[in-house]
Amino acid sequence: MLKNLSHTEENYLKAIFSLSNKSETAVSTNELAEKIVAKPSSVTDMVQKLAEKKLVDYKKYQGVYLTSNGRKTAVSIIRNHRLWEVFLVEKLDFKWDEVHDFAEQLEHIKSDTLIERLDAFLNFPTHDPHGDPIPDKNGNIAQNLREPLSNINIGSTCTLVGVNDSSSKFLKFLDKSKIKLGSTIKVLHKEEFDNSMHIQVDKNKLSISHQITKNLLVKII
Amino acid sequence: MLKNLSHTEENYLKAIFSLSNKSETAVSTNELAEKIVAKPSSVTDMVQKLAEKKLVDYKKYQGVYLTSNGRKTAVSIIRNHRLWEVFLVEKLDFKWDEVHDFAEQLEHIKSDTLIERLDAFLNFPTHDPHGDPIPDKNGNIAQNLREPLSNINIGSTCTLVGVNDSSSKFLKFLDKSKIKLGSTIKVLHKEEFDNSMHIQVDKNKLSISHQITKNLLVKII
DNA sequence: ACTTATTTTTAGTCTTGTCTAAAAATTTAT
DNA sequence: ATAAATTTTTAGACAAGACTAAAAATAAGT
Repeated sequence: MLKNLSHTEENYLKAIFSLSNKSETAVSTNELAEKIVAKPSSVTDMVQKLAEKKLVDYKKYQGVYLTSNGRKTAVSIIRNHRLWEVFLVEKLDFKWDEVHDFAEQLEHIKSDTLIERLDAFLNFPTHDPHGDPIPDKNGNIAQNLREPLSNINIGSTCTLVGVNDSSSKFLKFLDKSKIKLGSTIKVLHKEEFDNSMHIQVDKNKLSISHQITKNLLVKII
Repeated sequence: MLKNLSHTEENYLKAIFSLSNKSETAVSTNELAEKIVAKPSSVTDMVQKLAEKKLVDYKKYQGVYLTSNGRKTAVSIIRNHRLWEVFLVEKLDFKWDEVHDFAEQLEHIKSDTLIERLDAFLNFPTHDPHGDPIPDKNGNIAQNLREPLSNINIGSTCTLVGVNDSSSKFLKFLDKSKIKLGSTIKVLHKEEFDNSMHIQVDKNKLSISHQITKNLLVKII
């Protein structure tokens, strides 16, 4: 069913998936070029190629979106990525800010059974080390209800269940601030003029900027 | 120290390493082409490129051999390959005849620390599932003394410590015949005209062809 | 030694994925 | 509604890694 694709083709599918999830509309050439870090002309070429392979739907000047096959492929690569991240953190003791680049390589391993064995070995984890859901082998993704901390009202208490930014810089900042997945966060105060927040994380109190609160995904208790 | 190479370049280095270990002389273009499964002209191109990168020494019509840097790179890839094989067999429960193709992909993961973590996780194994020694992180390979079963005299007893042929076909044959690493093998009889052998493996007696005895590596007890 | 056979290299072509420069389509602004 | 700005596509080029066909070097056979 799933075709044998180059790493590059797979990366395009992943990028289109992630962008089309954000915007719900067709993905534009420029958007995609920025995400992939390539020139728009290169993107046009590749998108035409993916269209020939029936992995995307594409009409000139109209942007691109995934076909059902394209989506399946993208989700399968994301599944690989997230399972390998769990492996790296749980078994090889890497920290959550160190695993992304390794997983970018490991996700392209052509697998049939390998990834199912890995899944079993890891005890069928449901989320990766950043709190993102791991698609099951049929491509279903658990849609856990979560929202940015910036949406939460003063006085409410919630649990950190994910992050919107998996960059090493952001994750290291969270480590330093003793904010981790599962932490209980209470909103003590919101500053009107800059939307910064004063919060209590487990036992500690601290202030964080709007930039930060937008990227912390929580679930109200 | 080690350059950033393409999978293809790495595969050439691995192939040159393995061929030059067999013959102890420079590796010829044709030999290499057969091993890599490519045309000799393609090999010439690649070998010239590797020579520019100082990974091989090459003089026209004279064959090729690895420089110290080339050898280091090759050994490091072999280390990766063998460690991943141990992982696949020990942790993911693959059989010894199933792991080669996966390891061919995994060996190219660019690693710095990853492979050292994997090594520790696996408890610093010394041999892969086929009995081949795993180079240490400095590139030293334990040269265990072993010889083909075909060399062993009638009446001698030995232990199976490796195989010369890691193809799935050969390994499945061994499974079927209940011959495995660590098995005790006693040579009961040698047939003059075809060099086949009658042997006792642990509790079972059986006859095996010269083709087989050449590919079983043993250590005399 | 000299002709034949084999091995190896060169020259030119192809595909993949990228680029730049320029043309075409679309969107925005007046 | 037409000009200006932006986005997207086309055209042509390049590097990597492979190929075929043909030339050059080496090895073998008489």
